[in-house]
Parts: sequence; structure tokens; C-alpha cells
Amino acid sequence: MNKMNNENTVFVEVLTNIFTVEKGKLKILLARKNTEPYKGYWELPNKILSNEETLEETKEKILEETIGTSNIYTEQNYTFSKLDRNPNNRILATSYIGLIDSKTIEIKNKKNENNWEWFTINELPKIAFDHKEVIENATELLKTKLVSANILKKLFPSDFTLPELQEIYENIMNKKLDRRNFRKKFINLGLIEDTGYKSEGRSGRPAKLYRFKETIKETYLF
Amino acid sequence: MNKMNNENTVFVEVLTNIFTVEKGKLKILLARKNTEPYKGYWELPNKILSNEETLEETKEKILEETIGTSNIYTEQNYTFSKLDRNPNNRILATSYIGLIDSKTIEIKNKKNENNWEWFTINELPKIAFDHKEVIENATELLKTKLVSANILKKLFPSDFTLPELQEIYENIMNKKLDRRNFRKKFINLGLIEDTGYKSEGRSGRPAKLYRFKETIKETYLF
DNA sequence: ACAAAAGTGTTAACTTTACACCCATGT
DNA sequence: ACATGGGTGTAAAGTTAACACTTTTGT
Repeated sequence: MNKMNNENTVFVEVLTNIFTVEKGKLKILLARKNTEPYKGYWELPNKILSNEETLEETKEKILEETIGTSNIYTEQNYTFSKLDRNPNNRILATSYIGLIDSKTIEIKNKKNENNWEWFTINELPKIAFDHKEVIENATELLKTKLVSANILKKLFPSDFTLPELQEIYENIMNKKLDRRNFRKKFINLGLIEDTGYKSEGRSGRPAKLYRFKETIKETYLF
Repeated sequence: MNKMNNENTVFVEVLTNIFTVEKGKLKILLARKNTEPYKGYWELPNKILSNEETLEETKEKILEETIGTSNIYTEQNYTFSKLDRNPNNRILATSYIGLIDSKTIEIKNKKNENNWEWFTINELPKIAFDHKEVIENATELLKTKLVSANILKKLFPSDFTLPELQEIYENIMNKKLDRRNFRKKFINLGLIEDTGYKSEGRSGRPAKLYRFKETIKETYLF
């Protein structure tokens, strides 16, 4: 079996779904396409796998180029292989999810004049290729993961309020939760602690700011 | 970007982890290798992705050739890309899990003079390539899935006993469960029904045979 | 009659749900 | 002083966990 004599080799690209939470909204990082095909549409950060690299190494390069660090929580999601997913070539795509908290992001963003923009997951722009399907797939995976407390910690900055946390859960589970019960449950889990500070800027009574404790045990919520 | 001018294309193979449950043991289907490399070792059923096929189509071909049907529950698991995972060529591997109940299997096995053999997941033979890693990865995924009742239904034949079901759960969760509580929980979930028949062959009192109801709602156990 | 494995019920501890009023801030 | 959103407690219902003896079969 020699590659040069064989038609059955394919391109493989890596797609990254980088998520963060900001003001109780789940957001994803997209890039505007400035060339055809799909000029003016938005796509997931991506890169073709080279013959000397693993998928993981390729994923890390993308992260470095977009958010300036590959030192975040990531997880492989799915490999897409439809014949026509790219109009020019047969390209398989392996997608990853990555989670970064919004505090860390703000710093990195300033370093780059960015093609990149954050979009709330329910308010996406026109999406290039089959990336909408990829995003939906990744979002579903993330939602199932979000019932695990350790994942939550990767997404939330050091300071967050319980109403913000509750909002995310209500979006994920698509139902209203009782404020008292939500609060009781989370505080009793012992995963978070009061920072002593309060939120500001919104109308109404300011909310207490919490952080995740340094070491939390793997716990399943809901 | 033209493939013939570009070194950055790779082979992709599909690997299938086909699971069943027999007498309360979780088993996987492997093939003996009769050629080098790894002659005499066992490998997962596999096939190289062709340029005219999707991963899903390739997976279905493997299933037809091994168990005689592709009409079983499957799920994509992970794509492996280490540079040296195959000694001859750079080959990526996308693995799938497939679930079939042991009653259906017995029929299919008779049709084929088979290179294939079922191995209990805790008593595997010498495994070729990185397939041990692949199997471990797939088994972990399956274990997390097994807390969902719909998956369970794919794995279990029409008739099973509660002690068998309990044994699987004890293996998965790696702890002993109380027989009374297990039974109460499962029966109260309303997913299974008594067939009216009893098991035979073992010593001791025969166990009642149960089956999953036709339509069961998605329920999470444990 | 004995060995082996299956079947059964009750109580206490814990978890989840439902529910309404007061509090802190900005305008 | 009013509008906005945040914070708090209690009781009822439901779920889970702990626990030991009896039943059915084969030998």
C-alpha cells in the first residue's frame, strides 16, 4: 500500500468550536470569510491536517492563532465525512470543542486585531460550509457535558453570580428553575465560594460574586 | 488546492467496536490477523475509507461483512491520528461502537465460517496496532452511555433476567448493588415487563425472564 | 435435606419540589 | 418612592439506602 499509487487518500481539516460564557450567555468564536467560496459568511477557525502532525497538534496551532493560547480545556467531538461538504475538494473534518472563561479571553483579544468575533449561540450569523451542522453538534455535546461541575469551571470566570449560572442552566435545559432551589442546590454542593464582592452595573440589587473552589470533586448536577 | 500536487492527504480507516451482552458479560468482536504485521494478534474489524464513500458507508460495509447486517445501533466514537499508529503508512482511524443483542448474533454467526470471535471485555487477547487503546476508549464511552435506558435496550436480547442486568451494572459501576433496591428501581421505571417465562440451566432457583417494552421513554439510571 | 441463587417489604435518611415575602441598589 | 432584580426558609412529597428471611429449583 503506497500512497502515491493510491487514490484513496483524503484531506482532513480540524475545526474548533471555542466556547465561552459572558453575562449568562453561551458564545462561540467565528471568523469572517473574506474569500470565495462563502465570502462574507462566517466559519469556524480551521486548518488542514499536515502529514507530519496529529489532529491534536493541528488543533493547538489553531488555538494559538485565534485566542493566543492552546492551554485550555479541549475535547474531540466528531469527524464529518460527507462527500460534498466542501465544494472544491474532498475534505474530512474533525471538530473539537474548547472552553475558555471570558476573563481570560478579554486579555487575549486585545493582543490581536481580530477577524474573530463572539456570537451568542442562539443568534448566529450566516455560516459557511457545513459549519452550522458542526456547531450544532458541538453545542449538543457541550450541553450534555455541562451537567458536570468540572466542565462548568472551565467556562466560568473566577467571578460570577448565581443568577448568571442559573440563566445558563435554564437555557441548556430549556425550562425555568426556582431561584431558591437552584441556589440551595449549588451552595450545598460545596463547589463554589463567596468572594465577598458584589456585581455592579445592572439595575436592581447587586448579586454576590462567587468563584469555583480550587479543587472540586467530579459531581453531576441535574 | 489540488490533491495530486499536495502531500497533505492521508489514509483514513474505519474501526468498529461491536459489543454484545451474553450471560451478564459485556463482549466485543475481534478478528485474528493471519498476516504481518501483528500476525496472530487480534484486531478490530476495519476497512480503509475510499474516496467515494463516507465514514458511515464504510462502517456499514464492515458490519455487513462481519455480523451480516448494518441494521444495528451505532455511534461514532473518536478519530485517532498518532503518526506511528500503523508501522507501514500514515493512517488515521475513526472508530465506531455498535450494539447488538446476543440473540440476534447467534443467528448471524451460523451463516459465516468466521475469523471472528467474541471476547469478554476484561479478558482480551493480544491486540494489534493501537487497537487496545481504541477498545478502551470505546468501552469507556459505552459505560457512560449505559446509564441511559435506550442504549441498554439495544444490547439486551428480548429475554433477560434481573440478576444478569444487575451483574452488568455492577461491572460498569464497579460496586455491589443491593438486589432488592435494584429490582425495585428497575421495575418501578416501567421499562421492562415480565415475559412469564423462567431461565433454566443454572443451579439454584430459576430467575424470571424480562423483556424491554416496545416503546420506552429516555430515562437515566444511576 | 442441603446447596445455590432468586424473590420479597419496611423503615429511616436524604433529596427534591413548591411556594411568597423582604432587601439592596439606581433613577 | 418606585422599579428592578437578588436573597432567603419551611414543609410536603418523592427517592434512595439499609437491612434479613423465605422460596424455588437441582442434586
